[in-house]
Amino acid sequence: MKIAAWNVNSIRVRLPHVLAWLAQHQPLVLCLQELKCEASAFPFAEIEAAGYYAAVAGQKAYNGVALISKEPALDVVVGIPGFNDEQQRVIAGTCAGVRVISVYCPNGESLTSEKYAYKLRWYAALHDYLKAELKQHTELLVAGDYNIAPEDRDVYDPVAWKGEVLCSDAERAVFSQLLQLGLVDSFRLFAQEDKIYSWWHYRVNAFKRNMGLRIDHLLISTALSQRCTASGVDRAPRALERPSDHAPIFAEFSASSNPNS
DNA sequence: ATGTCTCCTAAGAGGAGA
Repeated sequence: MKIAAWNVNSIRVRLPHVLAWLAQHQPLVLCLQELKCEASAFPFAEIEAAGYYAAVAGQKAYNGVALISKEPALDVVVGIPGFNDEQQRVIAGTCAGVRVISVYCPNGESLTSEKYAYKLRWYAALHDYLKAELKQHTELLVAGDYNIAPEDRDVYDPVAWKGEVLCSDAERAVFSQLLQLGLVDSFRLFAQEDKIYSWWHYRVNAFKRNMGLRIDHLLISTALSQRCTASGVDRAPRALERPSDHAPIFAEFSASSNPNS
């Protein structure tokens, strides 16, 4: 069973890519970010025709997250409970006994921006939310665009990016605090090639030159990590015509020992 | 290297966000 995440930078523009990817990879769940549309404009019919259900938290023009799943997501929760935010960045649901949360973390813009202060506040709220979720759900998966490159090896040019937004010490610290809750970066559970990234700028031929950052992550609880068998980034959709600037990331899991969980 | 893409408003380009 495969679970994946993808910042599609507009679901309406990227729908053909998403449908092709679902058909090829048949994930149990695909966590989407940056829908850039209201739920009323979400392509439910096309997703359902592909054999999938959709739980959507949308808004006009910006942000927006969804859970695309082979079985209906149960106990769907939108947003971070207790954290008032007009921006639709979080949706949670349960599939096959796994609590799955799709997250689109704030970008931050620059270290001096008000958006950066919001990013750190938002991360503090996410931290407390995930702490509570881990107490309730043995098997938890939190996947999406974190807008943080956790280590220098996740950056094509760590010298140029040192201290910049997405790579700053404060951002890396809050990401590390998520791991300290008992979450594991599924990408690092297995040997990976060097210079694997998940996002490349649209400009300057960044993808062809592999000038990228690994800012999309699929974090899993330690219990879930026990049955994680593979993980990675699928670069193929980034090479298509009219691509998202992000590539899908994924992890694979062996069958649950407790099918009723 | 102010480089690209997507959205919006509002009626043609320009701004926001990434």
